[in-house]
Amino acid sequence: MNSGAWLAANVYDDVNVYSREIAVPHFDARPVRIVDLAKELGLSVATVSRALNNSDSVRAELAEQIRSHAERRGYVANRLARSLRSRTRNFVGFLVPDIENLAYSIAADACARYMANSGYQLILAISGDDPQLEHSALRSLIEAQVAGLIVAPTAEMTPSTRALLTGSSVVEFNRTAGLSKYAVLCAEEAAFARATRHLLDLGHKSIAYIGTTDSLSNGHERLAGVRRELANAGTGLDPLWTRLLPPTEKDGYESARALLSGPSRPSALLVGSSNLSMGAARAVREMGIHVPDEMSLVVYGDSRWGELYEPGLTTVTAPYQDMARRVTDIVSRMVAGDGGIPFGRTRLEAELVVRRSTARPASESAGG
Amino acid sequence: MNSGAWLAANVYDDVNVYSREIAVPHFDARPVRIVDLAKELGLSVATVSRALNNSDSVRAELAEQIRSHAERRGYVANRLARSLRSRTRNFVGFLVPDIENLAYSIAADACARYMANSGYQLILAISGDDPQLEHSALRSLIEAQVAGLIVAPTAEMTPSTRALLTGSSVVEFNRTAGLSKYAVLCAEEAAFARATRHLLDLGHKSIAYIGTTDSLSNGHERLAGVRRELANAGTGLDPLWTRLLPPTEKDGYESARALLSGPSRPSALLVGSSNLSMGAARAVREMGIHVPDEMSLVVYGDSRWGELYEPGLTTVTAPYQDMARRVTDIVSRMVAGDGGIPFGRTRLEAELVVRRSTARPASESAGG
DNA sequence: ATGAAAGCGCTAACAG
DNA sequence: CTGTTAGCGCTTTCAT
Repeated sequence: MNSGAWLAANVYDDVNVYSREIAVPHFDARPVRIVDLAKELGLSVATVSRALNNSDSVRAELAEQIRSHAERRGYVANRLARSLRSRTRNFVGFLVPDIENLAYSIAADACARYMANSGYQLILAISGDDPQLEHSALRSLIEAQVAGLIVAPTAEMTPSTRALLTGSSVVEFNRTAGLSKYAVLCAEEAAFARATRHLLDLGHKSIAYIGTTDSLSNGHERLAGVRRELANAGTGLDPLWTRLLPPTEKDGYESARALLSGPSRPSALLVGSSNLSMGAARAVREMGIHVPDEMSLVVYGDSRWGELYEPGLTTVTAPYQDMARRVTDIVSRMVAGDGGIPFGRTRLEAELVVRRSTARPASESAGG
Repeated sequence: MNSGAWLAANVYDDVNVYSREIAVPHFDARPVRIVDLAKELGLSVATVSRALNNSDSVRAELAEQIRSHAERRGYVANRLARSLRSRTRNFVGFLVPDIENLAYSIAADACARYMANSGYQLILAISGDDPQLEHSALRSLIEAQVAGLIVAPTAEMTPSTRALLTGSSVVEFNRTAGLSKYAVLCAEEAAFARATRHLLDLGHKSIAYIGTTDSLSNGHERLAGVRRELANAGTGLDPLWTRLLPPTEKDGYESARALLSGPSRPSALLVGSSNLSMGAARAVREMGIHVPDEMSLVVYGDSRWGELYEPGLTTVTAPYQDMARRVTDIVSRMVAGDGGIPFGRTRLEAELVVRRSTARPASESAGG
C-alpha cells in the first residue's frame, strides 16, 4: 500500500490511528545534536557545523556525506543556540491591537510569507489597545531578541514603553506615535477630507461623523480631515452629530442607533473605522432607514463587503495590500542591516470607492 | 514640560523629531547582561539571576535592590540564553494556510493573548496551502524550539513533513490530516447536511453546490454532508451542479458566474467555504439574480456580513470563537506538560442561521 | 581542510 | 543565603 492510499484511507477518521506509530520513533526522544552526528561520523563538531552551514571550507564530498547523514538522523538545528552564539537574530516582532482587523492580518500574512524566504519568523503579539499589555508584549519581544519590530502603537503608549524601544529597530504601521523614522501609514486626513467633500458636493449640509477616539493617530487624522473640509465649506462639524469611540463593532452599532434615533436626523453619515462601519451599517439596516433616499452613508474599510450591501456602499478604502508590501519591504531591509532604506515615513493614498449609498439629499432635509 | 505634554505636542508630526534623542541612549548600545549588573553591584551572577527570577533564596531586601538596579539600567533578559540553559520553551507555533481567514485570525488572536499571560509567544507561519512551504515552515518552527504547535494542515501534506512532526506536541485546528490525538474541528458534515435538509424541506429539488476541493478534510466533510442528505432524499447531487475549487474569493466568483449562466439554473445554491461564499454572493448580486425569489442562497462563514446582504443571508456559521477558545485551552495545557487533557479530537457544532435568502422555490422551477 | 578550545548569556548543581 | 563552577548547543577563532 503506498502512502497516498494509506493516507486517503485514514485521513478523515476521528480515531487516532497513528498514535502508536507516531509515538515510537526509531531514534531517541531527545533531539539529535551536532555532537551526536560528529561522534557517529568520527568527525569534530566544527566540521559538522561547517558542513551543515554550507561553508565552502569543507571538502565537498565530505560535506555531502555529513548532510545526508544529518538528514537520515532527522537532525534539526537548534536556532536558539545558533542565535546565541552567532549573534544573529531571526525573529521579527509584529505588535498590533487586534489581528482580526484586515489591515493587520493582511500585513501579517505578507510579512510572515515574505520574511520566511529570508529565514525570518514572525512573532505575533496583540496589545488589545491596552498600554499595559503593549508594554509587556514589547518587552517579551525584545527578550526574544527580535531583529526588528513592526508596531501599531496604542493611543496611550507609556513613556516607559518608549524607553524600552530604545535601540530597537522599529517601523510603525497604520498608526504612529512618533516612535521611529520608519512608518507606513495611510493618508487618512486627505481620504476623509475627500469623502466629506463628496458629501458636500452632493449637497449635504447636515453630516454626522462616527469615528475613533481622537488619541489614536488615525482617529485624529480622520477627524481632522472631516473638520477641515467642513470648515472650508463654512459649515463646521456639529458636536451633537459627532461620536468618538473605541473601534469596535458594538460601539458602531450602538452609537449609530443612538445618533439616528433622535428627533432630527443627519442627511449623511460618515463612519471612520472598519469595525465602527460594520456596526453602523447593521444599525442602519435594522432601523429600516432607506439608503440613500433617507440618508447617505459612507463607510471605511475593506471594500469587499461594501459591494454586498444593498445598495453598494460608498467606501473609503485603505490600500491594505500596498501598505503590507511596503512595511514588509522596510522591515526586511531593516533586519538585513541595509543602510539606505529608501523610505522614511510614508503615507499611502486611500481610495474613495463611490457606490450607490451616497446621493443628493432628499429636498426636505437638504437644508440641515 | 512633562512627558505627556511633550508627547501630545509632537505625536502626530511626520518629521522624525525624536530621532536624535532616541539614537543616543545613556548606556552602551550593547544590551546590559546579568554579568554587568553583578559587577556593578559587587555580587555574583548567580545571585543576580536568582533575584531576577524571584527565587526566594535571595534575601528580600537584596533582591529588591537588585531588581531596582536592573530596572534602572534597562536590563532585559535574553530568552534565547535562558531557554537554552534551562531547557524551557516559550514559543508556540501557529501554522495556517492564510491568516486573513477569520477562522484563523480569531484563533491566532485568542492564542496570542491568552498564551502571553503564561509567558508564551506565538510564532506565526503561513503555508499558503502549499505543501513545500508547509514543510519548511514547520521545520523552522521546530528549529525555534516551540513547546507546541497548532496546525491547519494542507491537503497534500508530505510524508517527510509528517516525519518532521515526530516528537512534537501538535494540535490540529479546523482541518485534520490525522496528525495528532488533539484536534479542534467543526462538525462540518452535520452542518452541511442540515443546510441541505433546510433546502429540501423548503421544497428544493435542484440544488447546486460550490465547495472546496475534496482533499481538504473540511471540504471533504462538507461535501459528504450534502451528498448524504441528498441521497437520503433520493435526489443525489448532480455533478453538473457541483464545483470543487480552491478556497478563494475569485474562484467563488468565477464558478458562480459560470454555474448560473447556463441555460437551466438551480433553484438553490449552497456554498461551502467563506471565501467562495464571498465571491459567489458578489456574482449573484452582479448577475441581478433576485434572492430568494429566483434562487435560494446558503453561504458559509462569519455571520456578520450575511446580515448586511440584502436580503439577509442564510449562513452556516462555524463557532470560531468557541473553536479558538478550545484550541487555546488545549495548547496551553499541552505546553504546560499537563497530563490529562480532557479533550481529544473535538468537533464543535456549526449553527445554521436562517435569514431571508432561502425560501420555497418559485413554482416553475420547483420541479428541477 | 580539519580539529581543539573558547564562549554567546544564562541557570542549575554543588559548595560553603 | 551567596558564590563558584559547569555547561545548554552551537559557531568561531586559532591552531595545525
